[in-house]
Amino acid sequence: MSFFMMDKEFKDMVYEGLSKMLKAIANANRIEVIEILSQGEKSVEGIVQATGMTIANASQHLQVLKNNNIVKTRKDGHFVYYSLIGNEFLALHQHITRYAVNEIAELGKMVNRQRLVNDSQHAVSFDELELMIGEQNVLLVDVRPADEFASGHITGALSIPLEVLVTRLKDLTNENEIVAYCRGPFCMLADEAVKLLKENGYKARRLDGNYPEWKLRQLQLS
Amino acid sequence: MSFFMMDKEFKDMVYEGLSKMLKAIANANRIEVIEILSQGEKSVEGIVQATGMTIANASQHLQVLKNNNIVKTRKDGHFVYYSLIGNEFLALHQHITRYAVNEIAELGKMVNRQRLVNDSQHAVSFDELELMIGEQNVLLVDVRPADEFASGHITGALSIPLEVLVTRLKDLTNENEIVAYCRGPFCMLADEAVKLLKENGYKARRLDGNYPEWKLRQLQLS
DNA sequence: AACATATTCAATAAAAATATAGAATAATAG
DNA sequence: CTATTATTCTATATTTTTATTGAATATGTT
Repeated sequence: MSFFMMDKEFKDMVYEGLSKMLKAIANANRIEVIEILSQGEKSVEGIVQATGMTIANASQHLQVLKNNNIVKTRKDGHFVYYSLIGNEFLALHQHITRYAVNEIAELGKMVNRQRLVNDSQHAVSFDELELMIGEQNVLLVDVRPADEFASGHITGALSIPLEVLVTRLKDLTNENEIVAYCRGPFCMLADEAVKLLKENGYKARRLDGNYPEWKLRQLQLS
Repeated sequence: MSFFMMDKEFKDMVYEGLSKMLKAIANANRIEVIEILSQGEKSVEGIVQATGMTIANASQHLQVLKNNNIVKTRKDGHFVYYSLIGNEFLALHQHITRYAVNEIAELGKMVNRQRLVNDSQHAVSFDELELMIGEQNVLLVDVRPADEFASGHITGALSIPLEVLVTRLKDLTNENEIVAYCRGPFCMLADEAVKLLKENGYKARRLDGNYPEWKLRQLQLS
């Protein structure tokens, strides 16, 4: 007995706690919500629109995330706004998705196949981007919806949501290379944008990274 | 239709894949197995002994981990030996546990309370340890069971499993400070050892880290 | 070849997670 | 104060996960 017994009980409690936290993020709907919230805060209504879930179901999943300290809420008038609890969690989430894409063959293949279809294999790294910005021969385009751009974006980027890109083509110059970026590692908006741009004679590449990564990187730098 | 539809389906598939992987590690029994395997490979029998699970249940959980590319197997005679699939996963697992202890109040409190009980708050960092080793005024003790020591340990450490520490006290000199280490962040063996040593008039502290972390650190250095 | 041992498989019962629909709550506007 | 709107809560049916039991498989021993 004495301390071995206690140790056993303690360990069980700790493992229960850990698995409880992991269960909270081990659900496709909730992962989608987390991806959305990694762009910035959103109301329940906003999440429902972005995901297509029923409102009660979305609310229920948000409660699970809240009870497990993954998201926090802010109330304003009729609306309750949800956001990720902090950057520590965002960093963990990024690690999980990076691991999944790199190490789980099934998932990596899926993402690569999609990227091949979109014809934008040769992505630009953050370091390259900074060089290109220094030489001023790049046009950085944020192709996410306007509200996501509004709640945070890479400095110097131009907001052209994918839906309106076709109609805005005439405003773009042919001289500089265009670099498009969007959301998390599974977001294909930038790839679609690159495809469209290339078809119209522009020089375009995807950014190998996304807004949440950029945000974390800036925090680490400053 | 066109690409927005496809995007939606693609995303759903990716989120399903991610949640499938997370479900595999979102279970207290399987987390315990992962913790054990982060020390080195073990047979099914060995895992059963370490956890107290029934053999069929352990086997079933191991299948789940195997089907999700978290562990791999090696067959030798009657026995099937399980081990973690690679260091990428180990690093992710460490990130998850570190996050949980630091960011989930409930879990952090639990671990700290236990550490307080064990009277070994002032842990030695890896950097401190390297300094102390350089000055040769430290005795590094691995208090895990002998077989775990055998399958890998910090260079220069002495193996004294906690169970036999009382009987080996007479062999230890009083001159140097003793630093004890054990397994993952939830392992309290080192804390128990420090408590016991202090009660017997030795100068002793716990290492703020453990064998799996050391292994990863060495891999990153070399 | 017959047997013993370690592990996995298959079937089942129990427990937990999920989605849905409708009621309840809380905040605001008129 | 009442009506409206956004969100959460409650109850329920469905699906998924888990533990247990005993049978099946595979490997090595005599």
